[in-house]
Amino acid sequence: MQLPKISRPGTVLRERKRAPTEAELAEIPWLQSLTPPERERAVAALVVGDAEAGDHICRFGRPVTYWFGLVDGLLKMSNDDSQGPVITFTGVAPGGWFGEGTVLKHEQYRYNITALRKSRVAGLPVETFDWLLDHSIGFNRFVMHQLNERLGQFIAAREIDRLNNPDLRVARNLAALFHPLLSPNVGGVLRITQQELAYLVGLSRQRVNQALTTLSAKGWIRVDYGGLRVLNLVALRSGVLDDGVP
DNA sequence: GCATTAACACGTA
DNA sequence: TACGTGTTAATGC
Repeated sequence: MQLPKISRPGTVLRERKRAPTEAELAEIPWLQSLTPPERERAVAALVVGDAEAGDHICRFGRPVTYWFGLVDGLLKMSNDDSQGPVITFTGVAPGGWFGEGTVLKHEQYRYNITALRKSRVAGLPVETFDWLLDHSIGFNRFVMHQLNERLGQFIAAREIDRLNNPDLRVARNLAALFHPLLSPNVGGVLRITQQELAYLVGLSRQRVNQALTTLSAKGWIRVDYGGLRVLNLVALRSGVLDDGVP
């Protein structure tokens, strides 16, 4: 399987950061949990960067500088590929924030985050993250919920890894991508090409196309040009497919 | 048997 | 035009 080319060696926020616009701030869910003075401090520190497909948002082993969020686009979180093949752990959809575990411990990033398509990424500097953690109850509540949900996500991921049915793997990965709390802005429609989904799930594009046809026939999703619509999130998350045994 | 790569025609932005 | 989709054929585990 071919992976997206890495177009630049550095990271997006290090090289091309700028101040966020009002429209971009509106896409950051936890800002609404802050008091006006807390929000003011957060907004002043927030930065935004534009990433092309294949660009790195953060790199394995680098010291932590930001807590990251996705404003627009699609990201994937994967392992360090220097010792073996790339393993994608999860996708990040717009509105999702990640890396809080690393930021909390002031350690090095333990994953690579790369853009699967042209994306806009927001970053909150570690110092501001720490300050909000010390001063804002609303922020603490958001981070706590985030951690709790991610714990559930990883438990579910172990189950998905053990599925040998490709159709179900696609279904469960789609459900994870649509997670309402970690990705609150996704809504019912997801703009993702079948090639991108293939990278995410770890299957070929052709097999993903076949899986989408199956899921579509079950009425769980509807396939559109350049994207798809989730019709039955519950079924994607926990539904079963009969194996066609007569 | 099943998934993968390669290759193709076709439709859409 | 460039890209995404849907399909088929050949190949490998």
